[in-house]
Amino acid sequence: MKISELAQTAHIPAKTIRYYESVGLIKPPQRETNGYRYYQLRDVETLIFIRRCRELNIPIEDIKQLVAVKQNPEASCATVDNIIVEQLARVRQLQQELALLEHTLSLLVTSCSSDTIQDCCILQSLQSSK
Amino acid sequence: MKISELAQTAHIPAKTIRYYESVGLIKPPQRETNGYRYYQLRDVETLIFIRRCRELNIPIEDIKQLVAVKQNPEASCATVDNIIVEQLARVRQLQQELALLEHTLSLLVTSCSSDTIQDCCILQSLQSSK
DNA sequence: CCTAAAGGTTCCAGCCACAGGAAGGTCAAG
DNA sequence: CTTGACCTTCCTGTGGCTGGAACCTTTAGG
Repeated sequence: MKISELAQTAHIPAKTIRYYESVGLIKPPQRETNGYRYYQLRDVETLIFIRRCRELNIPIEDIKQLVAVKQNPEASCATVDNIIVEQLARVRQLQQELALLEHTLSLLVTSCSSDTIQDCCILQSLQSSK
Repeated sequence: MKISELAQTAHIPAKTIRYYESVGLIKPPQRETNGYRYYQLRDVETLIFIRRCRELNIPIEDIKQLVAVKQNPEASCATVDNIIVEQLARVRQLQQELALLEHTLSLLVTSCSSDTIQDCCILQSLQSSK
């Protein structure tokens, strides 16, 4: 199949598929004499897998490892576990930071009932707070 | 004062201060014959304000507006309100997305008790889930 | 007076994961 | 034969910095 069919099936833009090839996340596919990329059925699987990983915000470098380790049924799960655990840690870290932001911002939003900049509590807080 | 003193006082790297100047967030300061930047006391205030905004993840383009509007005591608070409200909305949006990620990832982490890739529930989930 | 260190300057490149667009080749339908 | 859809490569931009090279200026010490 050609790239746009793969793109539609795996729900990944063709542009992104070429990008994944350029950074070594997927292998360069077969090419015909016209220079077009032609893909196999199992490439759909791989790309869906990659998409799922990206939806979990797993970095491309980590996905490379996952894809590689997936080829080797005898290998240990440790790599996979580590990557997921680390990703979870990153997400939770970000959640904590965002909770702080949310708190501060919502305080700001409710703090000010002024109409002019002169008495704007928001700006005053941003100037001096913390 | 020279840039490194400003940097220390405002807790912003000198490199970042130059960057802020290059993107038009702060005005180019006075220069002496040696080419060095020399800053005023009020530049400290401005940079602290900017740092607070960045700590709230407010985009630089929005901070430009905040800094501009701050010069004009008679102006309406509407711009400020909008920017903060929008920022809060972005943060909450991100929080929702992260909550989903966190949920999925924590399920993945606890799902697998296998030792080898062959039976790894994590990889199987990533292959077929959703 | 010379030197070395510390600090200043500009400019270029890289990060991450793409997206947009230009310029040009290929292919199937009418 | 033309049109339009698809394919190709290559370059640029995104946001907010950060690192580093190459070079100039200032300051302190021997």
